Amino acid sequence: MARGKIQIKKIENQTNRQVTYSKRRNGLFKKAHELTVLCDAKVSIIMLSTTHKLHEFISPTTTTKQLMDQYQKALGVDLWSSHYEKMQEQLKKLKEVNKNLRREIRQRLGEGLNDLSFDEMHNLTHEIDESLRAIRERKIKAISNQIDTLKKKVKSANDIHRNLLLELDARQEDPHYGLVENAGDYHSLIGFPIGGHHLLALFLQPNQPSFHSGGGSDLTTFALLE
Amino acid sequence: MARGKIQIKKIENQTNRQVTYSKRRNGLFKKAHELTVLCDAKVSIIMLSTTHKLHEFISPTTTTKQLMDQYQKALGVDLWSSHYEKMQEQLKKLKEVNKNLRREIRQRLGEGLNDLSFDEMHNLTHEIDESLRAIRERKIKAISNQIDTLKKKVKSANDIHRNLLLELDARQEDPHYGLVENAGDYHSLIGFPIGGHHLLALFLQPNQPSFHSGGGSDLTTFALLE
DNA sequence: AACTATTTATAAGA
DNA sequence: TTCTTATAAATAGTT
Repeated sequence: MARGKIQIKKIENQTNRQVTYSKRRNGLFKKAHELTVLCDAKVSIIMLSTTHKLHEFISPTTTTKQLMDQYQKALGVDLWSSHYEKMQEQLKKLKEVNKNLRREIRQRLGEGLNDLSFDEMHNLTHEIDESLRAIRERKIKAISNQIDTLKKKVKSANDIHRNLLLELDARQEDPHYGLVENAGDYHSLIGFPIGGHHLLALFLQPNQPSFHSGGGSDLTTFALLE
Repeated sequence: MARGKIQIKKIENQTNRQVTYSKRRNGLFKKAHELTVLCDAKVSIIMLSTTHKLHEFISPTTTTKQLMDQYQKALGVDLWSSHYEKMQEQLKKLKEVNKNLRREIRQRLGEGLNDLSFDEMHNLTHEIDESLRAIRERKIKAISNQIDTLKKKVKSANDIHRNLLLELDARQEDPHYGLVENAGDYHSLIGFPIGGHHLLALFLQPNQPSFHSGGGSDLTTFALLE
């Protein structure tokens, strides 16, 4: 627009093009700034040159993000929807799974049974009975393990006791016999036999009535262990 | 820039401002277009007027989203990360919740009990027993409702039957007595009494042994209802 | 929306 | 890149 009119078509001379780009970019930004001030408008310009250099203008009264959000809102589109879609879908699936899990638990707790058929209720009770059986089995096993451990401790304690007696005898026969060094071990074990014995007795009892009454108190005595 | 220089400051006259906005916007877009062609650049302009009208220019060689993505990439920022963060968090929470729900169900099924203490196992059995009780109660109630319904139907059928007999008597006394019109109703109900009676008998039976054996077959007879 | 006097932008050259 | 400057283009104020 000066020193000769030009055609609006790509400038083939690379240097020339870059110069023009730079000049006109400044011109554009200046105009944008004037517009911002004169008309109290918000303007965002993003430019990418052939050399992949990026330049930006943004009205001082706003931010690029703000303007983009308004742009999307005004156009009723979400340019980033593709970014969200996967997440949204995942979220939806998880919520569904969550809902189902909660329902299952509620039903196992005996709530929300209204929409279950008789057959389903029947299966549910059956399943829960099975579960209860499994859990009780597991408890029994746990007790039995505990008992085995205690038995061993008792046996060990008895062994030590017996050794002490033997040593005592030996000392009575020979007053110069040395003192036993592992007496401390005995004391560290002495606390167990009573508890172990008690437990064993409990275990050998027949199943408590509560097993069938639904009271589920067949393990209250376990507090003795703690 | 013509007919007198102007100061670059907000135009207070609203009409004037809008006219200038329109004129200069066209000018800006024209310049942007020229730049696009002359320099083979990509330009995006988004403008928002004081009246909240939105205008956009985008180089024909690209799209707004494309350019925005390139903008973000070039600046090494993600303007929309804040949008994601919330979702990410929500997603994480849901996953955690689901994990816990699954664990609870597994434990109620008698699996994954290794990390439960005796007390916890005890509580679990107690809870499940309670649930079982609730579900059985619910089943009983459902049966009883069913029975009430059937009883009513039986009663209704009996009434109709009685009426038929009365009408028959009447006809025998008076052969000209008109035919009964609701005989069809009788047939539609005749199927029920047997089932109803059978059910009633089941209900009045004491609880089956399976109730305690864990077999959970105390409702197998319900198939008769379907 | 059109006109046009004037300002502003800028192409080409240095 | 920046400066210069002749000239094209944009536009403020008016109709």
